[in-house]
Amino acid sequence: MARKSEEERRRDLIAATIREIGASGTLNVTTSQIAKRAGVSPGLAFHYFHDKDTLFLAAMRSILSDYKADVTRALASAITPEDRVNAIVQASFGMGSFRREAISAWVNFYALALRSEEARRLLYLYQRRLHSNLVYALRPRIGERAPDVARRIGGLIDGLYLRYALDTKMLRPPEEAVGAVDGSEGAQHVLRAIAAECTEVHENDDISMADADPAPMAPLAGPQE
Amino acid sequence: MARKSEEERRRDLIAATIREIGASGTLNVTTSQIAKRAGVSPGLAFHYFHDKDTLFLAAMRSILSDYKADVTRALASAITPEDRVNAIVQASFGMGSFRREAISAWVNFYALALRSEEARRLLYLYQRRLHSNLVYALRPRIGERAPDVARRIGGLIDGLYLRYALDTKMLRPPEEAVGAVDGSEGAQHVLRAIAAECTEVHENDDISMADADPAPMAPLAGPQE
DNA sequence: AGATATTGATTGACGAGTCAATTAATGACA
DNA sequence: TGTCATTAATTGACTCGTCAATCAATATCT
Repeated sequence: MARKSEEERRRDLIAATIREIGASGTLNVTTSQIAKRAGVSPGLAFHYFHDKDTLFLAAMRSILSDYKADVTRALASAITPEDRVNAIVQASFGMGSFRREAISAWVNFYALALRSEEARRLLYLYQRRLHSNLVYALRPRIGERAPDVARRIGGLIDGLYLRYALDTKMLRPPEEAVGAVDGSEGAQHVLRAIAAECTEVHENDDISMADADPAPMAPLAGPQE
Repeated sequence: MARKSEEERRRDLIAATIREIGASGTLNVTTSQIAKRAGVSPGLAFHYFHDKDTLFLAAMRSILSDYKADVTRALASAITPEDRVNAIVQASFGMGSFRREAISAWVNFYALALRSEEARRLLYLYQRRLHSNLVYALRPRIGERAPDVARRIGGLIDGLYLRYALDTKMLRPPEEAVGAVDGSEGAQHVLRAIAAECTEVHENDDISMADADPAPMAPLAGPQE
């Protein structure tokens, strides 16, 4: 029981990690940099997180959790199903997700997923939650087609997010004009795609293989992870 | 002069780089590893490419060029506009793009774009070409809405590619059952999204800001880069 | 005092990039 | 055809810096 609580230290170190990843655009950040940014000595990072990968995964969970909080907040004031769709899309392209830190973290965590089973699991978790939220919001409008459509909309969100996030907005490391950087155009596109999917005449059935929606999650009720 | 032509050596080194990136899932590959894989000494990599980033960018150009070749090949036998759409989608989700090497390269190059202006430029070039091809193939069906719709379809292709590419197919480093790994389901989804967009009743105009399609490229006729 | 958090110097390994030495090709000349 | 000088490719040992992880010492709590 010294200066700060364990929880607080962990938070500080995770925040510092994310900020370093944001500043460098890479996972090539040293524990010294992170520790310095967190205002502690290098050794402490290894005391709380056994090694660097563990720290990265904790940072990833934090980013995912931030995103989840954004979505939850946006959904809280949603009434109609259409509101819900809007909320999800707005959160995905909102200021929270377009901070340089967040962008850098997301992109690098995609890369991390190539070599880390756990990172892949976390990414999958995010996708499932997004899918589940979309299905829930879309079903009133399009019924059984919802899972199939949600799959595309989820993909579209990820793809457009990447595009707008890398659109030379990150060029400037200084946080000048943070407000200028957002993804509202991306959000508009997603909403239009949804409109198109919902208007469609629907002739064939859905595409997805057997388990398109094997074990539907309660929307936003999963463990904090 | 000596053993192999410059061009051949560069090709070997680039190929080795991509294979190493594929094997490790990271850009954290050493020049020694690359050189060994290419069957040359470590020093030679620096003779042909001034530093490691230059080598990475060359590898990225190679990946982009492979993809372009896939698209070109697929387009060659396309007759109707619909054929053309199909060709683009099939190439994007074909075996070429779903080799472990290619997946690892793409994902890591997205991350590279965060810190390398040139990588961002190359990525942008790819997006422009894709967009241009899509517009050309879609215009006969939907006229002036094509650029707007193409933007979404382009994003959807990227997003679904990412999802299917990271879908724990990469789990197994050995190339067992290469045939089992492809993105045909992703392709189906994209085609369905296009169908939906083309069916739509179209009430409002497009979203994109002013220069949605500022300087249309001749489809696939750009410089080799 | 005892327990726990925290430090920071240290270690051991590794890696990017350099460079002087070596090797192989080319062609000039007899 | 054979020798040799020239040019260019190729090598691999080396430098210099860096970094993940450790650990004995210290500071701060109850």
